[in-house]
Amino acid sequence: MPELPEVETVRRGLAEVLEGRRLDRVRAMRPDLRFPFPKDFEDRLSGRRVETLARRGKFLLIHLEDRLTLIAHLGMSGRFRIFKTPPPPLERHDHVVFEADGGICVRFNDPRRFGFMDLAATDALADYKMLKNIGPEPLANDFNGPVLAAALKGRTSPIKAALLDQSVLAGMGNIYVSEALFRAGLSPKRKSGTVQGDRAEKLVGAIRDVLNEAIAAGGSSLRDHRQPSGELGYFQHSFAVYGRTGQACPGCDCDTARTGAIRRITQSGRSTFYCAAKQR
DNA sequence: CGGCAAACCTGCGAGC
DNA sequence: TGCTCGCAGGTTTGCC
Repeated sequence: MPELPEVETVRRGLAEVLEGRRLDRVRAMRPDLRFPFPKDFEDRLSGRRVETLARRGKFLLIHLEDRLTLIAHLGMSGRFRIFKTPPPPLERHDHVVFEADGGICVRFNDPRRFGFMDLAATDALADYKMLKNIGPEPLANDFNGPVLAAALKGRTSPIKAALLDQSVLAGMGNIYVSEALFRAGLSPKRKSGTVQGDRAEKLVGAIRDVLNEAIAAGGSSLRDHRQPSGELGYFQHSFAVYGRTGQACPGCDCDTARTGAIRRITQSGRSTFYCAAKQR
C-alpha cells in the first residue's frame, strides 16, 4: 500500500497523539508479521515514553526514551488506527496494540502481513540493515537534479525500475513513479543513464511536486490506506495515469485514437501506466 | 551489475 | 451462490 506520502501521512497522524506520551502497554497478537517480532518486543516498549516520530523513505521511525527506536514498515496493506478509550473490539488482522496514557489506543492492522516491526538503538540506526543502503530523501533540501543524475549515470535499466529501487531514491513506489514520469514527460522505458541535465532537473521537480501534493491530500486511498484518524486520503482523484488504462491523459493534446491514450505495460513484474505520446 | 520470476499473505472484483 | 483467476500501494531471494 504505502509509499512515501502515505507513510508521511501516518507519521503525522501518529505524532499528533503519541509524541510525549508513555506507552503503558504494547501487545503483539501473533509471533510475526513478515518477520518474527524481536525478542522481548512487548517488554522493551511497554512503559517507555515516545519522544518523536520520524520517517526514512517508507520506514516509520518511532523514537522512544532511552535511545530506543521502533522501526515499522507498512508493507502493502499495513495501517495504523487511533482510538480513544474505550476502544472498539479487536478486528481481524489487528496484530499490534499500543495503549498509551491519556486514553489513547493505537492499533496496527495488516491483512497481508508484508509489514514488519523491529527495535534498534537510536544511535545505531545508520547501520540498520534495511536503512543503511537507502537512497536520498526526495523532499530533502539537498536533493536536486545533479544528485539524481549522478545516481542514474551509467545505469542501463529502465527509469521506472531505477526509481522503484530504494537505494537510488527513498520512498517512491508504483503509483508515484508512474505519476512523476508522466509529469516529467519521460517514458518509463527510457534508459536510466540518459536521464541527465535538464531531464533530471525536470524529473526531480515532478517527483517533489507529486509527493508534496499527495501528502497534502492525506495520501492515496485505493483500498487499504487510511489516515490514522480513519479518514481516507484523496490524492487518488488526482492521478493522471495510474490505473487509467485507455483513458485520455489530462492536459495532454495527444491523439487518443492514434496513441491509445494511457497504456498499461508490465515492467519487472509490475504495472506501469503512461502516455506514449507525451512521454519520451 | 542487470533483469526476471517467485516468494511471502490475504482480499477483492470480474467472469463464468 | 460459488468457483477460479488475476490483480494489488513492497521487498527479498535466487537464478541466469
